[in-house]
Amino acid sequence: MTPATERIRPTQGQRTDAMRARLLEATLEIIAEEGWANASTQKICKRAGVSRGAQTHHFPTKDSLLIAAVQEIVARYQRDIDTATSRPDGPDQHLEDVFDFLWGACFEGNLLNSWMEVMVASRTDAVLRPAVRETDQTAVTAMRALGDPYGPGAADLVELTVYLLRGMVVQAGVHLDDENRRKLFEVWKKIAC
Amino acid sequence: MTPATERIRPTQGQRTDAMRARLLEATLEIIAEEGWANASTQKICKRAGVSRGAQTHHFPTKDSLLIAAVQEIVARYQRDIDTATSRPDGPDQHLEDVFDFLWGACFEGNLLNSWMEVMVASRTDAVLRPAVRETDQTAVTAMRALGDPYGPGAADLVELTVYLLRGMVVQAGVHLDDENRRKLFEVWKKIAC
DNA sequence: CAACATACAAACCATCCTGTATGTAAGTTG
DNA sequence: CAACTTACATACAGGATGGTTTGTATGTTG
Repeated sequence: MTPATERIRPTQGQRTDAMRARLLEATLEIIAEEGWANASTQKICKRAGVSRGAQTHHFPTKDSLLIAAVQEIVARYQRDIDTATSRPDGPDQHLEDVFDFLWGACFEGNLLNSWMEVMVASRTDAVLRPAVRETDQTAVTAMRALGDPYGPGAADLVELTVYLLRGMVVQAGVHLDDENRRKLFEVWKKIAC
Repeated sequence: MTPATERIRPTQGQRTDAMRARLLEATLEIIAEEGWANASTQKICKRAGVSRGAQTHHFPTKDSLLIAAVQEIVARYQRDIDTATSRPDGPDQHLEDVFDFLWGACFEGNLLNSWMEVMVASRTDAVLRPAVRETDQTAVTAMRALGDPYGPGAADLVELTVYLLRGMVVQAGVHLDDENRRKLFEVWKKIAC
């Protein structure tokens, strides 16, 4: 029974998936807009249009919700990387293009802002740290792999670029001047490539 | 009157200076150990061995205390820079030495950890942001000046190094492995100098 | 269809946080 | 030395937060 046409209320599994997705989306928005420290479960629930009871049902503790959010951030990042690598924009591109891709992935959207919030917070949060460490590890290795086709040492250059961009994105949260950062990044590309 | 030998209780000015210094010191310790988000005035007072009344007397609002702490962080940083520049370790040193100095100032002590806490927090804190922006601006220009003796373009390289090290120090808060970072920094020095 | 599990809403509670009195002792100054 | 200001302690008020509990409606399953 239970034909799809007659079903008014979705199945339990669908409800769970949808609710978790809504809560995670709201969590990411709050982190991006108000910062990790101000991401209270109450705000998240209000943003998601959900009662606190619903949230505690799917994520019984705040930590569980935030850790899920951490993994979601990196999952989205990974998705960007995957699409970038699968699409061969030309059979013979230059390492410089990888740098430009990293720049783009860094400064469009606010994923990296959220990620820096998470990393800084995890330094003093023993519960968070293991989860962040693990996910960050995989993210960094995935980005290093972007450099592999360009000879030995390229992976190191990519990793350096990642740290540089992380420092820059924190800077961008305080200083609006984007021009200077872009200029500096050009300098960096010139000496690294 | 009031000869110094007979004075049991210090003068008002001395008391104020000492109390402010104690509170700022405690604030920096708490930020370094527990993070900006967990730096409550209550914890700070307990750490300083001071009543909350004393704190509110000298810093009537939490923001005023934290902004004072922000400026203290950069003041200490500046002191490091000044002593480094005033001491000519040799009349003809290399730009590489500047990089090493920055590395040292970055990873010994936890000043930079605290500073990254502040910068990340100020992205979503409208009260904090102006103070952080201003103090960071002066700090960055001071560090750029370290490169000036080494020709045009050196200042840019120094600024790039600053951002790189900032990204690395956040990384260090999550991943303990210091060896990899040091190795990467050597790579960076090699291609930049 | 009946027993059971799941999804969610609403209320409650203990804790912590910041700011604000209020009171007292000690410096400072006319 | 008397008026005044400063330094500080204690206590309280109002708000926010995270976790728990209770109640109900709706799948799901034997």
